[in-house]
Amino acid sequence: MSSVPASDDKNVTDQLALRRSQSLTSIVQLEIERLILQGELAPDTRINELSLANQLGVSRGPVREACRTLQALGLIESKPNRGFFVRLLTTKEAIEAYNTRAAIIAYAGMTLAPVIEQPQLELLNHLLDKMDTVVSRGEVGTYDPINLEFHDSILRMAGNERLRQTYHDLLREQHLFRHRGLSDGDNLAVSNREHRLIVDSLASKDANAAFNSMRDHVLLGMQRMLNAGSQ
Amino acid sequence: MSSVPASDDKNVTDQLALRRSQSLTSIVQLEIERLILQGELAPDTRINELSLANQLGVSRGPVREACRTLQALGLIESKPNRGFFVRLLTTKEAIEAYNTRAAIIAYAGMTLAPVIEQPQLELLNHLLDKMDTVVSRGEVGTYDPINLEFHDSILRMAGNERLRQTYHDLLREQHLFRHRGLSDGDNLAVSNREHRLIVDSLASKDANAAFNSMRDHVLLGMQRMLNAGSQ
DNA sequence: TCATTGTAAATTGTTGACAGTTTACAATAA
DNA sequence: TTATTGTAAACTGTCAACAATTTACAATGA
Repeated sequence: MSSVPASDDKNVTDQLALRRSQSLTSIVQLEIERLILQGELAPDTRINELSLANQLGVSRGPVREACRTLQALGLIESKPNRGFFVRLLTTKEAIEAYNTRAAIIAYAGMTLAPVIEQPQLELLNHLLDKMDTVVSRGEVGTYDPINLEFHDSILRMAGNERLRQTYHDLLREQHLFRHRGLSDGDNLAVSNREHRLIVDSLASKDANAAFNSMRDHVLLGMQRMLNAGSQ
Repeated sequence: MSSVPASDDKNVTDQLALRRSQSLTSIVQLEIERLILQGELAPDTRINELSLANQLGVSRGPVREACRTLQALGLIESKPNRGFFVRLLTTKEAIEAYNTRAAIIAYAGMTLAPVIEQPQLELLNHLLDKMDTVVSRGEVGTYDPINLEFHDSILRMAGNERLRQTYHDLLREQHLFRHRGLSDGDNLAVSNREHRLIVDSLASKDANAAFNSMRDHVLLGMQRMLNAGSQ
């Protein structure tokens, strides 16, 4: 026991716990992931191990280990003797990811519908209202986080963490498609109308309707993305 | 151009291509994966980096990189400062994996049913017959590979490689549950009756029936596994 | 006997160095 | 000009060594 006050003691404990869980590799991994998802490392660019290591103040070991993890997650790919490259999703791969994501969340909706409870429906309705508000105010940037929370809430309520993880793995991967981040324009209002259909089907406790509304929402989102990309 | 015969030339080219695609890391990864899936490295055991490296005649670098990949694949987990451990699936996690797998392949069946063609149905029927044969002869060990090919064929026919990959990721992960590998006894005949129901639903081109038969098959397999484990 | 402390061995985390391959580019020839 | 060859620089693949942490275990005391 040290002589410092209890509050500081807890601080030290927390810092140690943090230190233990955060190896250099995991920090580097999160940083590369951030660079990729925020577009600072564009698809198809090579990841220079040495310069990245210097930039982060570490050696190449942790960088390479982090890259292996990100490779398995599908964010980067390894070309032997040539290095790691940020992955670029083809249109075919993007379509496949969308369909797989549709399979996942439609199943979640199907299992959730028969057992959903009133407070859960209220939470979803609350998120719907928030999205309507930001759409009507034209606050485009704030829609996405609420949208994300809406879908994640449904996955949480479905109660299958593995299903939820798979969904997020696919969502992360989809950032690697060219046409991501294009302005959605008026589509946000359309998207939220689909959200209402989803909540309606869940409220009616109709498994098939929930399955269809969730699947259709993802696939219609795919159509919007493909249309935006072809313009 | 070298002066060696063409046949040798091709050999050299192949070897170079092989050499290029097989970094030490990928070889080590496959070897650890084999050790785990064949039960030579049991769940919850620590992976000693140095001894494994010596055993394979490489240094710790490639071993650690391979472990990061396998960690991302969910086969091993990393405890900071304590090393890599073969993952052990809890019953809850196994159930979640089964349900996620059901979601995946049910969706594949649903999309395949309306568009399946006669030669594809014939291939599936051929596999059914082969499984019936080995079951009637009591050749337990040969059932599994055909069973695997049956499901994989359906996923291939569905035409979504990402869906197929996710399915196999989940299947691989399920080897980490305690009660795997218990003798299935008479259940193989039951399993193959379910296979016939699947092919029937596909042949009728009924998307909903295909979805249900595929989902039920995976979930009934889960029940069999849970029952076997509780005995 | 049992719990506690201290020390050595084992093991992981990280680094820097070297070998082999790829890439960039200047020199040469058609 | 364009294609080809040769050379140097840059970079990846791999290894061995050192630092930091954990583990094993003997020594000590209640």
